[in-house]
Amino acid sequence: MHSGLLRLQPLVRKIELASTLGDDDRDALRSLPFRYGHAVAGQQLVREGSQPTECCVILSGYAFRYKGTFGGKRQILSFHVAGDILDLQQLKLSVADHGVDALTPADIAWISHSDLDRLCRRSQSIADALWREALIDSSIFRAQLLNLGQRDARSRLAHLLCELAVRRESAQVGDGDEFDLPMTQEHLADATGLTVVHVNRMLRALSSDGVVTHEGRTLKVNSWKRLREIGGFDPAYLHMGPVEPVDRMPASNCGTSPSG
Amino acid sequence: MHSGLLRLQPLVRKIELASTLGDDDRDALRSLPFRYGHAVAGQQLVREGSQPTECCVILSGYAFRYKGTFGGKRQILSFHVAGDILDLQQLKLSVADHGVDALTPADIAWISHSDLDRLCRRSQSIADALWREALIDSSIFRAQLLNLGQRDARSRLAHLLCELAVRRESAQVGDGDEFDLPMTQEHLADATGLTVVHVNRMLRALSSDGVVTHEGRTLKVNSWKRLREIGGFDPAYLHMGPVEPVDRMPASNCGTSPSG
DNA sequence: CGGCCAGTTGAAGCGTGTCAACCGTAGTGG
DNA sequence: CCACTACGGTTGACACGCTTCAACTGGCCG
Repeated sequence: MHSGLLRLQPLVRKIELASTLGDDDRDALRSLPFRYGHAVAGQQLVREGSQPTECCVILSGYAFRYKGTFGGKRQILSFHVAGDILDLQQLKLSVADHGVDALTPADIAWISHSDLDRLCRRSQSIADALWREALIDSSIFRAQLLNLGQRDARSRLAHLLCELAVRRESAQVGDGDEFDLPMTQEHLADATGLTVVHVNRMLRALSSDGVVTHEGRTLKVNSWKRLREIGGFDPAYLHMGPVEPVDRMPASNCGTSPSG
Repeated sequence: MHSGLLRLQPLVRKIELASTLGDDDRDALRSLPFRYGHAVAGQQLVREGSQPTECCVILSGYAFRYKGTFGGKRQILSFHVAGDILDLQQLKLSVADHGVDALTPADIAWISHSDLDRLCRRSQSIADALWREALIDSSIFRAQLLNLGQRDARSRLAHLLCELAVRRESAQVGDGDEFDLPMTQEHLADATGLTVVHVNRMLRALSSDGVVTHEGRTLKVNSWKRLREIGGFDPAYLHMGPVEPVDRMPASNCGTSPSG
C-alpha cells in the first residue's frame, strides 16, 4: 500500500480541469492509499464481466476501454491518458460491463472503492468532482454515438483525432501540433467501427489532403481548422470549461497554422 | 409548485429497480416539490446547448434524447419511459450537451436542481441511488456504441427492440410479448444510424422471418430467443439486478420465478 | 376534397467490407 | 551472421450492405 505523496498528482490535475478543489481536497486526494502496478502494452486491467473492488488511475501511459460482441468483435469505447480515472462506475455498480486494457506500458494506481467512498462522504466537493467526472465520461460516449451513427469514415477519424489531441493536450502529454499516436490502426478501426483497411485509406487520404502528416506513430496536424470541420468537432461535450470557439485547437498554444 | 403525493411514484419505482430505498427515502422522493408540465408529441423539453436548472421526470408517455450534427443530421441517444429521470447530468454540469424531445404526449415533473441537490446531501442512499442512475445511463450508451459500431442493420434493430421491450416492461407499460412501439421508423432510423428506407426493410425482414409481428404501432415478439440472438442482446448492461439468462425475456413479471 | 405524414417498394450508385497480396521492421533462435 | 516468424502497415480488385432517389399507398385531418 503506497501513499507516495506526489504520484497521484496526475489525478488531481485531471479533476481540476472540470472542478475546483480546495487545498484540503487536493491533499486528501493525493494522500489516498493506493496499490501501485505496472502494466505492459496490451495487458488486461479489468475484465468485462468481473466485479472489481478497486478503481484504476492511469499515472503514465495509455489505456482503453472496450466491449466485446458474442461474435468476437470489439468496440473500443474510449482511450485514456495519464490522470484519467477508470471504472468510476464500478463505485456504485457491481459488475463491469466493459473491459480495460493497457494500450502502452503504463503505471497504474489502484484505489479501493471503500477508500474512495469514504473520502466522498468526508468531502462533498470531492464527491461532486468525481460525480462530475463520471458525467463527463458519459458525455463523451454520447458524442461518440453521434460520431458512429451519423458520420462517414473520414469524419469519424477526424473527430477521433481531434478528441485525442485535446485530451492529450489537457494531460500535458506531448506538445503543440505534433504528438504521439500510440494506437495501431486496428485500435483506431475498433474505435470507429471501421475495418483496418479502410482506416488506413482514410488516414492516407487525410495525409494526402495535407490536413495531417502521419509518419510512424507520430501525427502532426497541419490545419486544425480543416480537421475540425471534417470531423464536425465541437469540444463542448468534453465539459472542460470555457474553450475559445474558433481557429486554434488544443485548449492552449498552436502558433502559425497554414489554414488551407 | 405541486407536491402531489403519489405523482412521483413512477420515479420511485424506477429507482428501486437498481437501488434499495428505506421508507423515509421513498417518502422524501415522493414529496419532492416539482413543477408539473404536459408536453405534446414532438415538443422540445430541453434544448441542446441550454443551461437547464431543473431535471425532468417522465410521469407518463415517452421521450428521447438526441444530439445534432452541424450538417443537420440527428442521432437519437436513448428512448425513455415513465419513471425515467432525464438531465441528471445537468445536476453537476452546466450546459446540456444534448436535447430532449417528447415522443408522445407526456406528463412531466420538473424538479429543480437545488431541491434535488439538497435531498442528496440529506440522504446518502438517495445520492447513491441517483448516482447509480446516472451510471446506468452511461452503461446504456456504451452498449449502444457497441451496437452502432459493430453490428449490421438487422442486428442493430433487433438489439434496440430488445432494449425497448425490457425497459417498457420494467416501467410496467403494456404487457407480455406484445407492446406499443410509439416511435416512427424515422425515429428508429435516427437511433440506429440507418436510413428510414433501410429500417423499413429490416423491420419487414424480421417480420417475414417470423421473429416479430409488426402492424401499426404495435410490435409482437414471436421469439425472444431469436430476437436476442440476432441482436446479440445481453441485458447485463442495464444493471437491473439478477436476470435469468434464458428463454424468456422481459425481466420481471411472471410471478412465479424460482429463487427470485 | 386536398394535403400531409408514415410507411412501402424498386432500381441504381457508392461507401465500406472482404480477400489477398506484399513490404518493412523488430525479435528470435540457429 | 542469416533464416524465420510475427506484426503493423499498405495497396488493388471485387463484393455487398446500405444509401439515395423516386414513385406510390393508405390513413388522418382540416
